[in-house]
Amino acid sequence: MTGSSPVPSANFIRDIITEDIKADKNSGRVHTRFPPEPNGYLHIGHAKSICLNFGIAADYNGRCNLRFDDTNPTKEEAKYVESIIEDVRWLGFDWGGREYYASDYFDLLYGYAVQLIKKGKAYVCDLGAVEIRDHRGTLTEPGRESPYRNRPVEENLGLFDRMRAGEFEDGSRTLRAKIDMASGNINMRDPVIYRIQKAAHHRTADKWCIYPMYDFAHCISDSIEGITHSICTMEFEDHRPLYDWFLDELEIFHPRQIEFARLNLSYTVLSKRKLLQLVEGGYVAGWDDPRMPTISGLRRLGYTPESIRNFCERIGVAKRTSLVDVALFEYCIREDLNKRSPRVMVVLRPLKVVIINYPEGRTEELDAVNNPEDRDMGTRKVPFSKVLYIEKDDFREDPPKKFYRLTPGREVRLRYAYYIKCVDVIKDEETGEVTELHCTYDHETKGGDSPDGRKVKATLHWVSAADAIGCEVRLYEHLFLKPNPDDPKDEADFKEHINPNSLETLASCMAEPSLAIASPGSRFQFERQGYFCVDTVDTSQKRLVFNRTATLRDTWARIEKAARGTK
RNA sequence: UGGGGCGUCGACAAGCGGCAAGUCAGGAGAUUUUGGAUCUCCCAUUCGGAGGUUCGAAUCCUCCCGCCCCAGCCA
Repeated sequence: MTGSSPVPSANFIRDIITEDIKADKNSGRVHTRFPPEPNGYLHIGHAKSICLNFGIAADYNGRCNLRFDDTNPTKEEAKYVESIIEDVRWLGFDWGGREYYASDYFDLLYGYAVQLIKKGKAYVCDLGAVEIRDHRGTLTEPGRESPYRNRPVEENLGLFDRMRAGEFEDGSRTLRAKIDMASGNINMRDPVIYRIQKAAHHRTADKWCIYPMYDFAHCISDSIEGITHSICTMEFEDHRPLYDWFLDELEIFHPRQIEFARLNLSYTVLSKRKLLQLVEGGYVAGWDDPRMPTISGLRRLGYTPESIRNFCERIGVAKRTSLVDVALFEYCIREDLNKRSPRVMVVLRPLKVVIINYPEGRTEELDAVNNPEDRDMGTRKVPFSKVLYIEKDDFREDPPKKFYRLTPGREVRLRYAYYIKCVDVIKDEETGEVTELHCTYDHETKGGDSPDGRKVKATLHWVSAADAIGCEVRLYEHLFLKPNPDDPKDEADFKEHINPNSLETLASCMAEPSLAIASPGSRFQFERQGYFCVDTVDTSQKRLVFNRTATLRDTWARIEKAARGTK
């Protein structure tokens, strides 16, 4: 693992593990696993689980396996396992070659099923899906036993063998555990453990036409791998009695399942189903759209693995349902990027400035520091000349209160350059829009300090027009307008809360020339604006594209907003 | 009317019978060639509610209230 991580905070799972070690369970061994189903892309919620499982293994001198829970061939694909591997690795974790698949255990699983049948604890049921549902009962009424429940062991064995041989149609029969149709826990009402699916599997191809269900496969896979602590999310709490039942009946190594609350993040959604709808409905450009909370989307947006790990550490681990403020996540990436990203000047919405007393045709190379937080990052040269661009937002003809930036007659500093004063405002005759500013500069203030000690209130970023590099910048905002688009009490479809302004593309931005060699994926702080990352997909030799990872904290924007609120 | 789980600051979250950590957000000030960063201070006399046990309760007991999950041959 690279980079620094904060000291892990206490949580109930660590408490349990510490106690288990104290009690000498598993001879003090700690072994976890991250068990994704390869049916979609990983997102920030998975990152929480990844950090938890790998983090615990690391801290207790244990191990963590990467295991693909691939028991449903109709939904799983090899492309997903590749992306999952890439993402977990990118996050900074290593599974030491222990890359396993539930499908690796299909033979063993089959054997365990036979064992259950022989023990009289499982039977082949001829009921169809609808009938099984009818027999299951409801939340408040017990179920009814299947008429096939008491088939003789030999008959079950024969039938199960024929199921595997492909003699029956999909859905015509299942293998069920014989537990208790009257249980208050619906998972214990003779759950299906094998179903017939004549579908090719991404790893075992056509070898099987029957596939084990999650409840059966998961606990046994954990057992086979010697997992000591099987950490999963709260919705599996109801499944724990079943998890324990299989292991007890089979009398094999018994890991301990522990459940924690999954992550919910404000202004986004974190369910594979909803994320899929966003992709398929064209609301975003793909799984790695920078607005997606997927690991690939966050990576493209410019988030670092360190910031994500840090975030996962800060949010903690508990059992209660919660909605984490996305501001915390943004704080984590700013904190990281503030320390390590080189600063650079880029004008997003250019306003032309002519320095009327600066010599025509002259260019100076001025020194600019790359990162005030880290002097070791050195300095660079930035060209200055008569015609410049500054940010439109940095000039106001009619300045509101507390506006420190450039206004007619006012003097401000151009970062690392000179003090300039606005002497004339040129407007479009038709629209009245300000198109150009005429300013004078003070030769004495080179570098940005005035020898006479006079102060200016603002420092602006700028770029020399003749030397500027045109580029495209994509400004992202939260994908949703509501903090909790997932709110179960909200009757509207979550897609109705999509933010129509989640992406703003600025096609004619002006960057300082040092950015000419910026490589895809590299991150910068555009001074006074935010953190930006060179887009890895759309950037080409001809086109430089930046994604805004996060804005800088913007006190002025807050003042303005507050003023608007008072009016 | 079943089963399981959870309720501590605006958001997360410690706390495990001895008198409410920390982080983010928010507010005030200092500092500043990024209205950034940094620094200082403020922000729960109270832990869903009501009783009870105890010298002492967020922590133990009882009842009540609220929220989440479960009726896939998904995971």
